[in-house]
Amino acid sequence: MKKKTIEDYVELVYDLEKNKKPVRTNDVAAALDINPASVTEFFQKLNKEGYIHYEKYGGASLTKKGREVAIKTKKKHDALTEFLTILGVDKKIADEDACEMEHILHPNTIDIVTKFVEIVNQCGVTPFWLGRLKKYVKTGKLQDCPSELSEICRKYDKN
Amino acid sequence: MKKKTIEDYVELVYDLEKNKKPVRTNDVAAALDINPASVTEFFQKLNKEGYIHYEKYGGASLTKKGREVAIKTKKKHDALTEFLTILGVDKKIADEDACEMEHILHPNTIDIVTKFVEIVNQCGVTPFWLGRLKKYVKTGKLQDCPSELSEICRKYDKN
DNA sequence: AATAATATTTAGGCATACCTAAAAATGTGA
DNA sequence: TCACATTTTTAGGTATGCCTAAATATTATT
Repeated sequence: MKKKTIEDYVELVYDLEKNKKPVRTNDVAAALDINPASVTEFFQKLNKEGYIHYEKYGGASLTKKGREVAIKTKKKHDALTEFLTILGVDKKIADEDACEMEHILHPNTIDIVTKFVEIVNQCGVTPFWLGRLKKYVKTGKLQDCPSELSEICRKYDKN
Repeated sequence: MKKKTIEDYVELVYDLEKNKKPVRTNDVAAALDINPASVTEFFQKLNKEGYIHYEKYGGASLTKKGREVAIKTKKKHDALTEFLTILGVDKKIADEDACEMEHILHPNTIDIVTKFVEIVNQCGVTPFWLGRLKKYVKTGKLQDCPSELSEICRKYDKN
């Protein structure tokens, strides 16, 4: 990951708070793989903007606003990760890509992706086209479309 | 769009070259909605790094390297836009989101998305689950999964 | 409680992509 | 061709997220 956003920090503080409160600059620095001094700076900013409570040498804890942002971001992140995973992206890559996407995608897009995941999960079976996709990705060869597929699609489109 | 990347510039130059060569700073500035002075700076950088030929007051034209990057980026962009459009994202939003995603997604993810689009297009009909997704997005209500769906999925998974 | 080890912050810098205002080059029309 | 308009570049500045080194506060050891 390159430059970290407010959402990145807040999300991480949210996670770390579960272990130990308040959250220390050093722990955040280690998790984000950046210098502790940079975390201090960012904490000052987050504090000023009302995402965390922070005092010199006192560590950080989320405000209500911060917690809301963290939870919202986390939901986006999880939905995106699951979405990519369903498509067959490796867990690790899915997680990294999700971490970038969560900051940039339009809310409408997030909404659709979230609902896509829900629908696939609701059915509880791998959608048939996914088998085809995975085979294509794996072999590089695209098989012919089953002839009866059109009928099935048409039928379920009416649903 | 916030900060523009090398890929953004190169892709745009590629498009503008079709109308008129060489591509002028002013035209790029207008297209990216930034100050012409900023384009000059970036052109200098692109030139130094071998993406464009550029001389003071002479405009820009893509090098081989630049053209390759442009084409590759454009392909990614188009696949992502189509992907989101298939899912039901508005054309304009899909395009904007694609423009961000094209820079950050892992090649594997891009590959899968591209193949997803291909598969859906190959069949030539809207996959049945898409109807369900669109209805869900529109109404906010998730309908029950058709009981015979499991069987269909299982059957086509074997494909 | 004093000292040593560790954690944290401050101070000063760097790179990047942007900006504005002013200077310089280019193009154009009488 | 030459004065004026337009385009482009330069110079100088801003904000952001990062860095290192040094200073300072906290914590742990004895």
